[in-house]
This record gives sequence, C-alpha cells and structure tokens, in this order.
Amino acid sequence: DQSIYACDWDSPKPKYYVVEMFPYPSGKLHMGHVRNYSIGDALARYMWMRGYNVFHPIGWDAFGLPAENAALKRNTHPRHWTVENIANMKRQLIRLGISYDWNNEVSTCEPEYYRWNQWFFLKMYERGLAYRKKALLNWCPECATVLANEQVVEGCCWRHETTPVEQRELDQWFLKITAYAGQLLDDMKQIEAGWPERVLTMQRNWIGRSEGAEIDFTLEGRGDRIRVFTTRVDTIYGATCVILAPEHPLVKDLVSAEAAAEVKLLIDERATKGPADLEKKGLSTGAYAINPFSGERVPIWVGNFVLMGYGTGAIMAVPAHDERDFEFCTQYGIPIRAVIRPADGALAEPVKEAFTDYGVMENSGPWTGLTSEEGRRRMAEHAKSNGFGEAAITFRIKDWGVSRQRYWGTPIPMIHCPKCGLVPVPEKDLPVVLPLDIAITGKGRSPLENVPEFMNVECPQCGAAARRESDTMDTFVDSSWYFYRYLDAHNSTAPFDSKRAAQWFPIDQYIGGVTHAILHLIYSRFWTKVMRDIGIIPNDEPTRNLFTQGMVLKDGSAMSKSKGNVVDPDDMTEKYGSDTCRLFVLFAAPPERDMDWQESSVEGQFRFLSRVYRFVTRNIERATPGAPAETDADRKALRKLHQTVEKVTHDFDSRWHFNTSIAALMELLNELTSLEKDLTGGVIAECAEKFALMLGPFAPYVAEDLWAELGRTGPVFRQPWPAFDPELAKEEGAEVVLQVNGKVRSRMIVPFGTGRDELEKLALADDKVRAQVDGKQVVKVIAVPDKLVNVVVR
RNA sequence: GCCCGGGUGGCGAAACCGGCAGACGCAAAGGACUUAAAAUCCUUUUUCCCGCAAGGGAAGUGCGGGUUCAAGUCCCGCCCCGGGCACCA
Repeated sequence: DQSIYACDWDSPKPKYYVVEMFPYPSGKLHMGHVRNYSIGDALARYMWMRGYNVFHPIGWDAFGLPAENAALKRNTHPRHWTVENIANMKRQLIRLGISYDWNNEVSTCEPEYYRWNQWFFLKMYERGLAYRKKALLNWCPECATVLANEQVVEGCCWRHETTPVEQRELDQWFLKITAYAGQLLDDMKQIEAGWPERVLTMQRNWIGRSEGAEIDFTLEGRGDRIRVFTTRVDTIYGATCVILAPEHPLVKDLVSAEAAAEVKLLIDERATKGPADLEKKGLSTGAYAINPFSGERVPIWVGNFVLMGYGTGAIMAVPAHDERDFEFCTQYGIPIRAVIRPADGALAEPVKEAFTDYGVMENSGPWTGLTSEEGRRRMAEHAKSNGFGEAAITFRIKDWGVSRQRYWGTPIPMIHCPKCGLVPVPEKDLPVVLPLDIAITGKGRSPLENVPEFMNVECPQCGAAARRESDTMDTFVDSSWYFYRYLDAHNSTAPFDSKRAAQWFPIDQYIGGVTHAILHLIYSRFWTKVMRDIGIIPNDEPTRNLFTQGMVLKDGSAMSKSKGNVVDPDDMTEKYGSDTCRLFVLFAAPPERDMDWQESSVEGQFRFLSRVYRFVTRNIERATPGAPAETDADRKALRKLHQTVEKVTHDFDSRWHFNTSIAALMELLNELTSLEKDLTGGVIAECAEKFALMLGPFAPYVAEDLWAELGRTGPVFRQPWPAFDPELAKEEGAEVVLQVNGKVRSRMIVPFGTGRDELEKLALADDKVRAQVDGKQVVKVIAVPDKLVNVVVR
C-alpha cells in the first residue's frame, strides 16, 4: 500500500512544501508530530492530485551525532539520534500512511553536511561575518559548561536547581546577524502576506529597531568622551546624570578599589536574578561629565539597569521623562527637571511621575519651543555638524553565539596556531569530522579536548604544531539551510545546485510550529541572505508562506518528553488503525489552533470510516459507471455530492480547515445512506468514486482500498482531483428567511434570483408574517435576494 | 507593563463578506434487532416558559455600552484564559 512520492525536477508546476520535523529522541512520534504530518501530508496529496509535483522531503536533525557511530548509541545526550531510532521513525511514518521521497533524505549529522556547514562558516569568516570574541556567558560550576539563556531557571542551572549560575568571560564564536538586522526587518515586506501576523510581530520585536541619536558627553578633567544612546535627544536639557553599565570599560578607570567590589556585586546579582525582580541599584563614581548641548556638569553613576549589550552601554538619565530614570534618580536623590510639557498642558513641576510622551520643549536653551519630533531631528543634525554625535539606529538583536562546548555539532573549522593565530582550515581539508572514539562525561569542557588525534594538527600556514578549535556549532546552524540541501541531497561539489534552488525557491509553503518564531525562523532568513550575498541563490527570503500549526496540549501544556505528558500514537493505531488516528487529529480542531488532548471523539472517526467502507462494499454490485441519473434520490445525491466536492476543494484552496472538510464528507455519507435504496447504478458509481478520491488526503489507506474495491487501478493520489459541476450543486430554489423586526418567523422557497419587489410581496402574503404584522404599521421592508426578507413594523 | 491569540451547549467545534447561532462529531437518554452481549440502525438532546398534543413564546455566543432593518461577526470600555517580549534608554 505504501506509495513513495517521486519528484520530477523539471516539472512545469513544481510546488515545494516543507513540513517541519522535530524528531523525538526515542525514535517515537507523539501526537503533536502526528498532527503536523497529517496536515502536511493531506495538503501534499491534494496538491499532487491537482497536478502539481510536490516535493515533500524528509530530514533528520540529528544533533550532530555521526550516524555510523554505534558506540555512542546510548548513554550520551538524551536528544541523540541513533540509526535504529531513525529507522524506527520511518516505520512509524509509513504506518501512518505518510510518505516521502526517501531519495532526498537529508541527515544533518553526516560528514557531508558538516562539510557544507563548515564551508559556509569559512565564507562568513572571509567576509567578517563570523568572528571570535570574549563574551559573558552563563556558567554552571557543577556541570562545568556554558548554558544557554533558556537553560537558566531562576538564576540556577536547570539540572542543578540549587547551584547558582555564574557569569564567565569566554572566547566564543559569533555570526554577525546584526549586520542583517535592517534587511531582516525591511524584507518582511516580501513575506508579510504569507506569514502569520504574530510571527512577524515577534520577529519585529526581537530585532527591535529603534531610532535615536548617539551623543558624546565629555569626561570632566580628561578629554575622554562617553557616548550615550538615546531615542529622546529632545529631553537632553533634563539630563541630570550619566549612568554607565557596570561592565562599561570606563568604570574601571573611574571608581576606587572598594567601589569596584561593589560594581562586581552589581554584575553578579544581575546574573542570578531575572530583570523583573531586580531592584534598581547603583553608585556614584564621583566623576562628572559635560552635557554637550547645555554645557552643564552632571555626575556619572553606575547603574545595574543599564545594559552593556544594548546601545553604547551608557545612558543619559532624564528622570522627568523616563520611568526607569525616574525610579533610579528618586532613590538616590538625583535632581529631577522637566523640560517637555504636554502639547496642551503645562510643565509639571514638581515632577511626581515621568512624562514620557512627546510634547513641546521647555528650558532647553535655543531649542525651547520646538516639538519633540522636530527637536529629535534637528538636535541630532546639530550634534553631527559639531562633531559630538549623530543620528543612530540601534537594534536589540544580538549576534548569534554559535559556539557550543559539546560533542554533538559540526566542528568549527578553525585552527589555533601559536605563531599565526587563528587560521581557517583550508577548503580542501573539509570536512573536519568528529572523532568517534570518545568518552562523554557531561563534565568539563568540550569532550573533544581530550582527544589528541582530533586536537593536534599542523598549522596550514606555517606547519607548526597547532590545536583545533574544540567548539562545535549550534545545531540551529544545521536547520538554517537543510531545506536547500533537500533539492540536491547527494551533491559533493556544492551545498546544492544553484539552478535547482532558483527554480524551487522560495518555498511555497513551510509548515511548522510557532515555537520557532524567533529562533529557527529568524536564523534561516539570515542564512538565506548570506547565501544570496555569497552568490549561490537569487532569493532574499527562504519561504513565501508560513503556516504555524497549533500545539497538541495535554494537561495544559505542550506535549514533551521532559514534561512526561506525551501520548504515543501506537496505542491508537493499534486499536483503530492509522487512518482513524489521522482523521481524529484533523477533525478535532482547525490546524492553526492549539488542541487539547481529548480522545473521546476518536470512536466517531472510526465509525465514520467503517460506514464509508460498508456503504461502498455493499453497493458495489449495483454500481454501473456512466449510467445516467434516474430518480429524485439520484438527483438529490448528486447535488449533495457536488456540493461536497465544492466545499472540500474550497477548504483546501483557501484555509485548510480540514475539520469542516471531514464534516462535509460525513454529511455526504449521511445523505447517501438515507437515499441509498432509491439510488441507481450510475449515481452510486460516481458517488463512491469521488468519495474515495476526496477521502484520499485524509485517510489514504481506506481510500486506496475503496479505490481497488471499485476496480480502479493506480494510487489514489495519482488520480485527478474530482471536479464539481456548479449547476448540479445548485439547490432547486433559494430558501429565503422571513423575519419580522429581525426575528425569524417563517421561510419560503423561491426561484433563484427572485427580485426584491417580488420577495417583499411574497413575504407580506405569508401567513406567519401576517400574524406578526397584523395591526401594526409596516415601516420598512428589507429584501436580500436568495437570502432573507426583514419586515420592520412599529 | 507592551504585543499577539482566544472566550459559543455536558464536551471538541461550525457559522468564510454583518443576514436562520450551535453544522459535523463525542457523550447522554429512549427505542429497534439479539437468548444475551458487542456491533449496527432509528429517535431526542442550548436553556426556560405555555400546551394532553400538534404547536407556540421568550432568553441566549465572557461582561457593559454603541452603530444597524439585522451583531458571535463592526466600534468603544472592561473581565478572564493561553502565548510571546520584558529595565532595550
């Protein structure tokens, strides 16, 4: 029964659909996956029947584990994939009736995939888009490893809940996604029609563009300048101090030894507390800075709420017009001075709370009287022409830290030479592959460092003894471009064929979970832009349309192994079969909505499929394809059939609400069974055939079976999608609802297209309408042809 | 705090452009078939009121207002649930 999708690369009507696969460590699918796949597979089968060649490939995000490494199958990282697990998963997919082009399977854990990851990395390194720098990172002393921000739970390690996380400064590799921040934002124009609004909003917030100015304050007594970023230059006459982030490089110079200890405390405390429950704290450095606009001398403070990673790491505090500054300055008795008044009000003094809206500038020297908008623009220009600042745009997004001190991941292809410094691995030496014989302890630095055969190399430049970089790449690197590799999974001279990519990209439809809105979906957009700049693809964006399905929830949260709330589809398929299982998840809710796990309606889906099967098999003797319709029942059945085809086709073409498509099929079956004894052979044949075809995308096995029962050959998804005849689908007449004062009182059947005047006349002649209208004055009659008549009385 | 979703029967849901609220399914109740059970089929099923009945009436889509002949749908103001971001200067 299993059909494998094939792909004709030169198809005139190619469609490229990618359905997200997020594999499950044990090699088992859970119901969340079944839902994703049922949606994607139904769509793929439908598109196929509509004459598109659908490329519906499969990939394994293998977390960098070499597939051939039998020694590592167990007791390594729980997310590891193994050969057996992948094979097991394939068996499960086949059992669910989900088919793929196995020839284009991509495994991101294979050396060939490493090769191209590394190739891209080196291209980026050449262009200055990959760089190494010291950065502060979360460090768990117990695990002796770096933690991602998401792995820090309430200041402690996720695995050691009582061990506070420390901040350590480590050399790490970064990809310069910030260089593309503007494009990532601007190019949203190209995709906003096809992406869900909420994903775009999340990305917009994440990129966090803000327009303002950078202004230099001069350090009193030294010529140094402190550059601050502000979105509100217009408030600069209200700046009553300058505040530096604790990590700001100037802080060391400005504070005494004992104050330095306090600064360290500020840094440590911030590392262990979320911003929400961190009080604003700070200390004065004793130094002063000169406001370049007013010439005023203001104190320099250090504040724990100023972030080194955003803007310049220094701010001018304007307590009268910024809530955070207000809070800080009130606490330390720093003066508060209002310089913006509401456009229709007076300057609020004394200042009781920050006024953060735009207004009119006051007490601002020559700028007094300007609006905030004008002030922002003109003061930035002024700063620029006088050499103490300029208009500036700042982004919230930070460079992508790709270093991982883990075994599972593509080795970063760099060499540390004591003489030459950082040396890239020459392209001819790629791929750098992971050693297979390795002990994973879960402790200490990367386990790779304990493997001399891996670590010790000759410097490609000078030949001296050198060491490899032991960091591996974040596995999000793998997922950033896997869907390009699908097009050309076995290419060994390039990541993929550029002509093919130009033909197939952007992806027509990407289907995945919303959980990746700001991780995977932003990284893959970035990667596409880099590949475009390298010159191997023409497109700016990877995906024209994105569909985010809802999660499958159990006990209020998404199914996941760590929560221990997964439901195994095996039990259901064991009992009812995979078609029932698929039908069930599709019927329970429309695909974009979260779905709370409730198994109760599964019986209904099973009954439905059984009834379809019985209806077809018990009537098969009578079916005479091509015979004309004879009875009234025939005509009714045909009408319902064509209405159903219309409905299901429409659902597929517009919004994929498969729950209503399935409901329509159920209605059709109900109608057919109630008319059954009066149906003649021709209609039975047509209905059974089209029913099987429409069932194909949702319940492929039963559909194939019925198709064979009907004596037809060839797989259902190779048949053309059934057409409908709008004439046959038409009801005999329009049912018009008769309302009096907006309440339904009666209804009537009239020929389609009956005019307004005629409708009004008929309505007013209706007994039930007359009973309501009697003795009252008819004020107005609204008639909507083929729909309703509303008689308004007083 | 800000930004997205969502709130409709006992339950999952439908109503796509402002035009019959509750399609379809589950569960429940009653009935048919059966020695019996399972399976299957039929009937009822938003709530309340009037009626022996046929039938009729009223209310009803989180809450309060509004627009309209007509509002689950549009507008204003709230409440609750879920998600994302959160000292971003």
